[in-house]
Amino acid sequence: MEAQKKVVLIDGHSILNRAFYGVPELTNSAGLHTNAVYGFLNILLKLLEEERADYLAVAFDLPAPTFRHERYAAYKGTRKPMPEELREQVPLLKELLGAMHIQTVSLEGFEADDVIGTLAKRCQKEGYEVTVVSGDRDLLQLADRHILIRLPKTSRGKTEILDFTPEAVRETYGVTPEEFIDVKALMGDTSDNIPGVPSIGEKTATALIQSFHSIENLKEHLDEVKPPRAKKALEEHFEDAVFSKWLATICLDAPLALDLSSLKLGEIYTAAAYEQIQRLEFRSLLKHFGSEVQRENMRAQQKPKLRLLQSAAELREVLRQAAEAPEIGIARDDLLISLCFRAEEAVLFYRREPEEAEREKMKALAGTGEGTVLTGTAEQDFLKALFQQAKRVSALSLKELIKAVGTAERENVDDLGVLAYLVNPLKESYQSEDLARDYLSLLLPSAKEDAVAAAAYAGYVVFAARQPLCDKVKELGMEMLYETVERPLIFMLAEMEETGVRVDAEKLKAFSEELETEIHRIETEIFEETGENFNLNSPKQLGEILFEKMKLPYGKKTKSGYSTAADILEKLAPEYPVVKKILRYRMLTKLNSTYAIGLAGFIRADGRIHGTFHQTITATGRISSANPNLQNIPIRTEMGSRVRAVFVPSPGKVFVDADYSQIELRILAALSGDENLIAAYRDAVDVHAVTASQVFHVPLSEVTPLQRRNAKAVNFGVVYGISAFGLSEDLSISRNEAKEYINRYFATYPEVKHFLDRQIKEAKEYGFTRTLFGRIRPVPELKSSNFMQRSFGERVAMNAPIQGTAADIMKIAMVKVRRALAAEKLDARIVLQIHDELLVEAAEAEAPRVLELLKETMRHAAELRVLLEVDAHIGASWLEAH
DNA sequence: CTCCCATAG
DNA sequence: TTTTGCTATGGGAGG
Repeated sequence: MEAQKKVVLIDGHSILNRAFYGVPELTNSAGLHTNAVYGFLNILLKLLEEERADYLAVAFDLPAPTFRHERYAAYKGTRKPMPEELREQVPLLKELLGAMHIQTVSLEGFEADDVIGTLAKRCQKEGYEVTVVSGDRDLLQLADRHILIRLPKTSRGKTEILDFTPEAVRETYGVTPEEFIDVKALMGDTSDNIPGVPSIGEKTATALIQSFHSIENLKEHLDEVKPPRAKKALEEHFEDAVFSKWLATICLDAPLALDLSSLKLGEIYTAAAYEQIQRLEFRSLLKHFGSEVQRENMRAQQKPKLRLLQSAAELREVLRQAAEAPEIGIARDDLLISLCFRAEEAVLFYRREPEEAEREKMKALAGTGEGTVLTGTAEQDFLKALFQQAKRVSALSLKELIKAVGTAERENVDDLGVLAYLVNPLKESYQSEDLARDYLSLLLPSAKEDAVAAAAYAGYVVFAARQPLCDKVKELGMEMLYETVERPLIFMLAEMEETGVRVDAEKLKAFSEELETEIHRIETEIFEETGENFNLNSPKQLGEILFEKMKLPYGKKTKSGYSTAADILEKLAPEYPVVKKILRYRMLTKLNSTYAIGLAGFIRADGRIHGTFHQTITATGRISSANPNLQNIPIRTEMGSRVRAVFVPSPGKVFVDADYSQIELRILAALSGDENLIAAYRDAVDVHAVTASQVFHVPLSEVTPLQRRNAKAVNFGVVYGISAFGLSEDLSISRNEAKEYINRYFATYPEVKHFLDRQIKEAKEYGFTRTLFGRIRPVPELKSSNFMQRSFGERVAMNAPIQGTAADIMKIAMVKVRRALAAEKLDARIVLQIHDELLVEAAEAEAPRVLELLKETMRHAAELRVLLEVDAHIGASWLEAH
């Protein structure tokens, strides 16, 4: 017997809706909202995988006044308009479906579920196996023999699908699919604008239909209806039930002129679809499509041959050729080095003996041959020679190569990750497959999918993408920023990482033990006072104990319970001593786990911590630090600052610490050109006090501490993109008072207001903000019609030029400091950068000169209308020097 | 893997 | 009318 043909019918609008609300905000770099299309496509692909459908259709509503629901909604005035972010995605989806050769069906005056009901019944009659997919439980009434209803659920990022056969409907709702309509008619459904009968809910409705099976029969036997309340409601509102049933009933015989054969599935993973996915920037889904499209696309893009080197002689020849080429590309991971100096081929050699699986994969990629392995100093020598002889080198993670090879600062190198970061700092990663996709229109396997292939092609990508990337950077006006700041900085960071910072392991151990004793003591006290032993680290358990068992007044609630955040607990602390102890417990455990124990694990054999400083992570241009994060070492509490005491210089050396004083506010003054604010900084000892004096119109000597505190909060607020609400929270004042402060501030410094407004306006116009040195930051949120998103975008637009300019200046300073130290042959190295602070380890005898040099270099890293001020100190630990 | 909470500038 | 200041990294709990 021939296998039964399978038809899949998808309720387009309901799935799109489900996806829209289930998938978090998502936009492509053009600012187009894409989350609903993304969610829809995920569900669709999952279905295609599971169903092996022969026919497939996606049904959409067609706006017409005869809509059952529309008419009722218009009458009631309740139908919510489709949000703009969703509306703009409907054509995107339809276009994509078209490209995938998937038929969309709609019929004027009918809703999608009518079309689906009609088609489902028709297919059932013709002996097909039908699957209906919807986000709307109303469709359950269609469940039948050979009609399966599937309801996808998007929870926690994963889509699960609930299947409903008629039996499953009965099990879940206690009624048959046909009776399901009648239950709905009685209980109503607010989300679907079905009114139902007042005071009849799910329980009563189900019970009634279980006894009477339909509302028509119910009417016949009204006098038998049990709960008097329900009986009364039905007597008075039976019309509602009839009307609701009409609304809820799906039409099964819509006049749909459609040949089933037109729904036949053809080629889904087409090149056109691939292009659309690319435009929508669905990276993960691209791979889904890639499997089909990949080979074809790669051929079109002339992916290079891969040549696995077999001998030292071959290697020498490659070196000779590389030296002659105008430029070379190089990429290195733990297994492979991939080199490229002409677009036709990438040459490879192993950095370690490959595992069997890796060897097999390589065979498939590059053909036969065992391949040669170059490890340790042999590899290093090769790379050294390569760097020495090549005319120009492009690389990914150039910093790692610099560290491996020991290259001095030079100009004929490029880091493609850094270039791509300048073009768009919001990207999640700048791996070779990302660059291939974005700059070569070439889809390559990711490191995650196929590590060997990704590493093998990486050299080619680096070689081929350099020109397009450099062009793009130039076009965006960041050539200078790259050449004078970012590229030299790579060498600076390499040196900083290699130098590391010394940490006294014994002192750290002693500190940890002290913390543990104190933690244990305070824990016991808390358990005594709460009368319960529980996991203090669990916000969930803590919330229950505090706010349920002990009935403390709670402030905020989070998704999973009561908020126990510090700002909430601090409000309770004065009145409840146990809360104070909990806060102290939190502080101590944080210090112990993250810093005392955490840092100890990073100390290497040389007694130093060599963290990683990332250059392509932050949206604004700042550097970030990881493994460990050395940019958030405690300082604000006394106990916490003791962590800084374990950061110490080597014997014979001292620390010189230098930090910019209020650099962001000074930048705000300089960029806005506000004469009043500039004057405030010109010779101010205490800027916040001067601000207070100007804002509140009082002599400087009469500024009260409260006025100063308020002025300081407004100063910071302005830098972050202030809102009256935020400031009122910060200062515990009313929103109107906060508004008043802000107004006074802007009245005092009108050019600041103009400057901030201009940042938003220009960001809206160009799609990005720009720092003084040309660094851009896209702000796609400004296009959102969601108030919260858009407000966020506005704050970002105000903050990014300021924070970003500060980051630029610090980077310039770092590059200059390094060169100046070298020029004077000083025995001193930068060991840490903490955004506006540099920590330098210097020979004790040279420390005064180093301090002078640091101060001068940092102060003159940029010449602004406001002088940059730098505080610097010498000390025997970081704590002392700061 | 996500949430909550902590740390820093 | 809506929301409720920016930028990061990391530990621990819990699903």
